[in-house]
Amino acid sequence: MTSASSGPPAGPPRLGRQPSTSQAELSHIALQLFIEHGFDATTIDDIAARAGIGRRTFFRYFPSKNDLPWGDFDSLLDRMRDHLHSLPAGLSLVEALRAAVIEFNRFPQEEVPYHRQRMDLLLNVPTLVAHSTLRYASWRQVVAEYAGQRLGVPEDSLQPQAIAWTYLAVSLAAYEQWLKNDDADLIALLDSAFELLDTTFDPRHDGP
Amino acid sequence: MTSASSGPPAGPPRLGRQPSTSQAELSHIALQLFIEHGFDATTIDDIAARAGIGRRTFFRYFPSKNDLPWGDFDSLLDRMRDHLHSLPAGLSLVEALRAAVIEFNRFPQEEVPYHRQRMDLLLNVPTLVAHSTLRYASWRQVVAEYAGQRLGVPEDSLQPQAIAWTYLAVSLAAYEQWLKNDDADLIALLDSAFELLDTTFDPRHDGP
DNA sequence: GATACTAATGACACCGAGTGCCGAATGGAA
DNA sequence: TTCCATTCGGCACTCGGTGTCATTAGTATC
Repeated sequence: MTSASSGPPAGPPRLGRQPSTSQAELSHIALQLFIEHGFDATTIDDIAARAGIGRRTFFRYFPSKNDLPWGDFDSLLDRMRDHLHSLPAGLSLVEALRAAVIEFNRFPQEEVPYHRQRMDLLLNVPTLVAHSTLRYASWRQVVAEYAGQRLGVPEDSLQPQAIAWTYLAVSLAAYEQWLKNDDADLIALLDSAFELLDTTFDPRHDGP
Repeated sequence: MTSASSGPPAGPPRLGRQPSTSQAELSHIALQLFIEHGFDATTIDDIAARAGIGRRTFFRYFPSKNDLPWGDFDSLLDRMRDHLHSLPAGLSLVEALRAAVIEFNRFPQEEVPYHRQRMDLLLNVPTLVAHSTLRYASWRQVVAEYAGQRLGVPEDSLQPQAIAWTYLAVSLAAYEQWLKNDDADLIALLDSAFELLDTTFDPRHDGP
């Protein structure tokens, strides 16, 4: 629904009328409006008008207003899935996941401010906070798949699911800190969050 | 909004017109309808009609349709907060949290089927899955408060937040398993989920 | 018992998100 | 030019949620 990395697939030479806009463009326009006037104060009509399309047409590009800030998330997921499976077999499961999750959240310097604004919306606007849960589910699915495979157990059993949930949890905790501090480094925060996971639940470490 | 354990406060003798229903009653009626016809197929009008109140009146008892299955969650949170602070100081932080979370999810035998149906909706109906995130935030807040206190750091700093997120994550993983299996024991599942947390992130344990 | 006050109710109108339907517009292919 | 595929956009509708306000049902006061 949100996937398909752009660029013509070069297969069938394109039939029928051309689309008058794109997911990426709408997402971009909407993000601007959200930042300018707030998420709730921005209506679909506003976005459609700004994009020069009809309201009805908007819903052919995005299934809901809530999906706008996510843009094309599915292709990011594909990248993470690939990355996971390309990791050296020498890594333990937790090492592999840690590496992949950190890699997943690495963005080119110039995209960082953009990414920050998106995440600011996603983690602070209640409607979006709620809706994002559904996207996180796909993310967890990728992690659980890999964990299940590595552990040799069904991906929907307790351990892979718990692991997937936990990595999501830790990532979100790191993101929250990142957003609270203008010049914080996301990667460093993720790293120390994963570190905490080890020390906090290390049975040798018995207090406080 | 959803708090206040029932029973007349016995203070001022009650003034003005009597409420014609209650949160608990509406929640109960709604749950029945949700199970019978599905969440999405049940409209507010259906619920209001069944309860014999006007549509407008419904929204004076619940802020949204999504809040119906939660009933009075805030008073449960109060209980957990109290329970946490009444735990013996000898327990380590992780031990205390583990105990409190498990206690939080212990229900009287006769309420279990009811609780199961509620959780089934909350974890399977997309709208509710999304909305529930907002309730989980309050739950995490309780955990983070306690953790921050125990660790002597601000409750909104990385470690308490990561811990709160993690306990939520593990609990949800256990709940998912519980719902998948008609005769599973929630407490046992929670317990082994927490166990997994220890073993998975135990630095001594280096594979697979 | 009449009156004043308080609080809950419910009707009405309104908004915005999202959907089904269908004819019109726009492109490539034959 | 004709045919066909695909997108567009208008219209009407449903549903969740909110603001407003008169009405109803109680309690307290005189």
